[in-house]
Amino acid sequence: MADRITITLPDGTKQEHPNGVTSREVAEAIGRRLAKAAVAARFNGVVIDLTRPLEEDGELEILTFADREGRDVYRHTTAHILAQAVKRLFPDVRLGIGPAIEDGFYYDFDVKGAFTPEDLEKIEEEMRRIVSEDLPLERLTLSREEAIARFEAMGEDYKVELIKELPEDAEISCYKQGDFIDLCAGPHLPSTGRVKAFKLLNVAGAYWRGEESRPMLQRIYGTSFEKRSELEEHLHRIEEARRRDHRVLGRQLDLFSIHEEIGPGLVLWHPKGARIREIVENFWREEHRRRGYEIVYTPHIAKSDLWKTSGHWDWYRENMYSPMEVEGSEYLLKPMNCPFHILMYKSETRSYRDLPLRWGELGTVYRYERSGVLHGMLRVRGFTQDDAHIICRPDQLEDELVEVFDLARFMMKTFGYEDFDVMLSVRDPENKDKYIGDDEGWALAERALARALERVGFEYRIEEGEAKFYAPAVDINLKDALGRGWQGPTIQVDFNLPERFDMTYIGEDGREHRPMMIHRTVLGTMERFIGGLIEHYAGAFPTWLAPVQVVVIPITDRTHAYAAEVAGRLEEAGLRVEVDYRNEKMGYKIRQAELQKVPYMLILGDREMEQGTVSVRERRKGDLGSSSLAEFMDRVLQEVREKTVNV
RNA sequence: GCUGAUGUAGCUCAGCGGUAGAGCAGCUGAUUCGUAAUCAGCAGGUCGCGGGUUCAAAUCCCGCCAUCAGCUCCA
Repeated sequence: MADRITITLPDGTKQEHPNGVTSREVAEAIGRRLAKAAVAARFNGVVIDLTRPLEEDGELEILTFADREGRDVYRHTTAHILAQAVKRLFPDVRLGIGPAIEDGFYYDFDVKGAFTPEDLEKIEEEMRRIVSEDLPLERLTLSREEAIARFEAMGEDYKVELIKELPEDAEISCYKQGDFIDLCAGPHLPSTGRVKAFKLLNVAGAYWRGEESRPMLQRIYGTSFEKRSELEEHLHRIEEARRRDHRVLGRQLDLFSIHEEIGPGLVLWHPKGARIREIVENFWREEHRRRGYEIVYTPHIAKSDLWKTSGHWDWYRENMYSPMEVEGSEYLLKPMNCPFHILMYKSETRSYRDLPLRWGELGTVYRYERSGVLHGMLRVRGFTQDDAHIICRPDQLEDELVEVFDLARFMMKTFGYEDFDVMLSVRDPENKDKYIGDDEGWALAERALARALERVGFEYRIEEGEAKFYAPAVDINLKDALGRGWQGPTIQVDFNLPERFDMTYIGEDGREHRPMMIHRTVLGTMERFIGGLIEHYAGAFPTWLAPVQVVVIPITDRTHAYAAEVAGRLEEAGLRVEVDYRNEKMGYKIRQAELQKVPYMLILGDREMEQGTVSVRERRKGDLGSSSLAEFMDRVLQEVREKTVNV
């Protein structure tokens, strides 16, 4: 074994150190500030404890809270502190798992009953005590037998289960802090005192290992940060998300409602919500026409045999409503639109010259969703997809996909979603029987999607096992104004339904050929999309979408007639206007219009009436001074025309 | 569907064994006002639904329904 080893730092500089040096010592050699900020290290690609001795040459990167991995280590240690605190206060609980997640961490506990908010406060207090005790975290490795014996003795059945599933020859590591020991791959912070700011957020049930058949554990969620101020900021963001809740805004802005009397997951679109939807739908239709689509309509129910042919009856039944009987035949409410479009295709003999056919439909479908998953407008049981099916020849497939991705990008940009993640969902290679169709078809479809994605320049991730039962898919995840992800466009390449329905076209050679089919939505559904828009814009819709674009506010009833005249001119120009004739003070009317998040207010008093002007107030910005009506109209009409988004 | 919590006026919430309360919204009247709430009066509830305990239930118990936070699932 060499006495000295060579450490290469990220900037390429090399340092000599004694064999067995720790990354903490290397960090100290680099600088005090780095040593203080260090939470873990990456050595030859593996994230390790700062206290692990380095015993070979290698590349070393010191990780801090600013790094994703560093943050995870920091929060993972916080999760251990949580578990230790819970064990001190409730010795009978058994531990599940406790990883770091996106914005924090959680730990699962098997406990009689549940934790109350008061319990959480007590646990937090105990956690603070553990932090102030500044207990060092020690890594120990055990043999499989030792580990099983040890955790069995502690009654930690779940941990024993985990150990037994580790590979036979795996080195089993545990971390010990004071009286607490936990099975854990690590790495961890050097001591509990390093955790500065944390908060427990909520408790919820979670199945052991995410399986419904396993026991339900109590999961405590929390988060932690290096600085108090960062924690405050994070809590503020959570508050902001609450403020944007589309269910709350939907009520305040009178956009939609859901009623127990009607049924869960069934949405009523009030006039203002419907107006937004109408604008979105009209824009959608126009854009589709421009891009060579035809719009079609299909019924809401169809005989069950159709759904047997399509495969839905066998593969999708748990999402479908029970059959209804009509004149001796069974009918089913449609969960998708595709079979209708297919029969439309089959209504005549098609030539290769006819393809591609692009048929779009704002199709309302019904799917049974388990009661616990329903959520405002975002997860409902009856919804309208902006669906379309492109039927094309195999040689047209890739170009058509490129067009679809381009349309999807255009739509997202128009609505102000600048950022998005793209996933290519393919079959689970382990579970091919969950899908219909043969290997060759799947490979072809998956390849076409990947090639088209590369052509439009989308970076994407491959997700195994996320494909639909009939086709691989590209799913696009939108990032909203708060950086949260939303289900956006989905595009699927399908060779199965053409087969099942025996779709054909006559080729140049005079023989029958099988077309390919693309299923796609670019908005998703009207419910989810507009629910998402409400949160993205925090209810303050851009002018082109706002249900009311201008509120005219006469100051006294002397100016009512002038207000009516101004409103009339705006309406003639196609703007959506309301006049607040109520017998209230101007300040009250302004407040109401601000709360309704109307983009513009026109304040009309004696002065404006005499000069024939309007006094303009912009939402959230305040008084813009007076101008001529024509000037104001130009400004607003331009915003509408250009679909200006100011998030 | 599962775990936990919640369900009182249109909305937000108080009341938690003795026969239902506030603010906002609504209605009526007064006020005619210059950039985020004028004043006064009136009206509004089989306390989610069904059963039970009790002299007495919004309040305690049981069942159901719905909502919320998650889990699982998804457009």
